[in-house]
Amino acid sequence: MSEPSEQFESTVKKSGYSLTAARRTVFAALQGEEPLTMHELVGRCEGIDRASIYRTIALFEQLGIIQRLQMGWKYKLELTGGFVHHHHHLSCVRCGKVIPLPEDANLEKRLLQLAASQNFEAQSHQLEIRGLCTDCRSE
Amino acid sequence: MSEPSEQFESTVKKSGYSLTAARRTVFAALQGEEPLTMHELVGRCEGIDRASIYRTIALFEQLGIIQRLQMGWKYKLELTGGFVHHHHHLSCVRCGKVIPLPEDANLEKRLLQLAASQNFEAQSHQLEIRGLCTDCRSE
DNA sequence: ATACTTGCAAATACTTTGCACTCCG
DNA sequence: CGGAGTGCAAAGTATTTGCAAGTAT
Repeated sequence: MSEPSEQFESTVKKSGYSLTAARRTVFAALQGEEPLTMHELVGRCEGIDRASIYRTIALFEQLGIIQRLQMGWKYKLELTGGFVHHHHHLSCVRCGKVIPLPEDANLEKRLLQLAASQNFEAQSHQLEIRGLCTDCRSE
Repeated sequence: MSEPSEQFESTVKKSGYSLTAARRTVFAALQGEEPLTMHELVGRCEGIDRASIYRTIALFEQLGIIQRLQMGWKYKLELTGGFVHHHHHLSCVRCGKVIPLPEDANLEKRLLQLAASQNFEAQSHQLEIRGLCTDCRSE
């Protein structure tokens, strides 16, 4: 049960939903390292209707299988948990560049504590720091 | 120069943009305590075209006057900096509730350090922890 | 003056819905 | 089989753009 796909299947079933071709396809499309925009995801799910992808995304997010990352004004989708390693980013308000931050275990721990202190069960989180990147600062 | 509106005016001018009725109106509309959705903002800017509001929002965000807050799937807009006090939140993926987190000075400091370590000039940031709230956990 | 801004209207992009048909369990 | 899930097409929303007219400095 350590295979990503098995974990995925059991998560879906356990929640009472069926395993369908569309859901498997969307899951597979998200396997890559990079978070995808909705547009890219649709492109990688040939034969599956946009509407179904939206519905699937909504379900996956509810089940904690994927999460939305805010990248400036837009969002991207990526798998959560054991599937990808998690990180945060800096996003330049001027040129739109997105710079990943090195992982910081202390920070992560602190966030979990904060959530727990409110009796909240954290599934995922995201941090975005906006400002000016090196290039844009010097202009 | 401590008046919010004066700070606003000097920020806009200093950057080489003109002070127009539309920009003043949008700024004024954001004065309340609550972050606004685009829809609400448009509603409070009677007489100003939606397109201009979008353009103004883009400019204000660039200038660091406002910031977008992600509230689950949607976003809201609020003034940054000295105008409002800043906080983070927990957002329930099931019922959509949003719970504010108590401010944590250490956390804030850490974030600034992280940005600085990448030679990035942080203007604002936002943290969202997603998961299940107390009520939804027990169901 | 004149370069920056806006309003308007229309084009795009993004997301959601209703419904009949199909597939999973 | 029977309900959950999908494709299709169309309706909604949200956001962006081109351009002529208006305005701040």
